[in-house]
Amino acid sequence: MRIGELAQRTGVTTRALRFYEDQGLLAARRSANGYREYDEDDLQLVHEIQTLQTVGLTLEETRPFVECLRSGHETGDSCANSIEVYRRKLEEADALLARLGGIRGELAAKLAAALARQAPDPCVVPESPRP
Amino acid sequence: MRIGELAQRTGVTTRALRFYEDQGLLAARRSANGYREYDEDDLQLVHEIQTLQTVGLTLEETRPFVECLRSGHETGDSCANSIEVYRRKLEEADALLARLGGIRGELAAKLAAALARQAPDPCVVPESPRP
DNA sequence: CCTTGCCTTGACGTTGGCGTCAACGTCTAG
DNA sequence: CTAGACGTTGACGCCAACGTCAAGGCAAGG
Repeated sequence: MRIGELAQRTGVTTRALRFYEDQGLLAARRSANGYREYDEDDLQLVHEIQTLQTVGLTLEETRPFVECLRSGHETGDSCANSIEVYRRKLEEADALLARLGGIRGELAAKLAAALARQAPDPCVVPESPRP
Repeated sequence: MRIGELAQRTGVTTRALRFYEDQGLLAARRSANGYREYDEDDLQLVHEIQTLQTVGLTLEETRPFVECLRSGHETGDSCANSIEVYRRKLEEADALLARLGGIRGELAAKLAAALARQAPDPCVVPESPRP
């Protein structure tokens, strides 16, 4: 199939597909007129890339998975390098979750404090000068 | 004080301070020789920007706080616009936490599945053909 | 006078993942 | 023959928040 069909079947733009090729993730054969020619394996590769992107991997991080698939394995995560990426991303996610949780707490505290100053609690007023 | 001192006292680079000025967040007076001249209010402004950045606000989002301070309020979050930004960021943080939590779960599942395929559970082997 | 250190503006580089032209070749239907 | 749908490469644009030169002005000490 040509690039347009692959794009349609994956939901990835032709621009993205060419970009993947630039990055060495996708290797297209060329037909006589210079058009890129893809097969079902390429379709699977693109699907793999898409799936991994949705779980937060960068394109660069999908490389081990792609290479794993190209080296004949049935799934992209059948290789040690891919597993290692999983581990790293899991750690990253945990770190990010921790940081983000902390930030969320600080934000909530700041909001609460600002609201308290704006409209002080009508029951427990701190110190309002009474003339 | 001049830009170098402000940089030292805040831990922000001079480049960043000039950038803030470009963005209209910081307005420096100029001394006769063209050097930027800052006062203690500017110091507070920069501190406010720093604090807000650490809780995930973009520079653009700190603008209401800066304007609030410049309009005479004691704190940057004494104005409705600032409060509104707090609210938005809190929602963003919650949304991000939810998404990231989901992603983390998917990653963990993928890792577990890959490990299971790599070294299948020695107690509950699925189906290994016995010759 | 010369060096050293601080300051100025201006302009390009960085990171990721493409989007969006531009200018042109190729194939097919009418 | 031509219009239109597809394909090609190349190159710049985008977002955020600066980093990193470059090329030079200003002030003070020795």
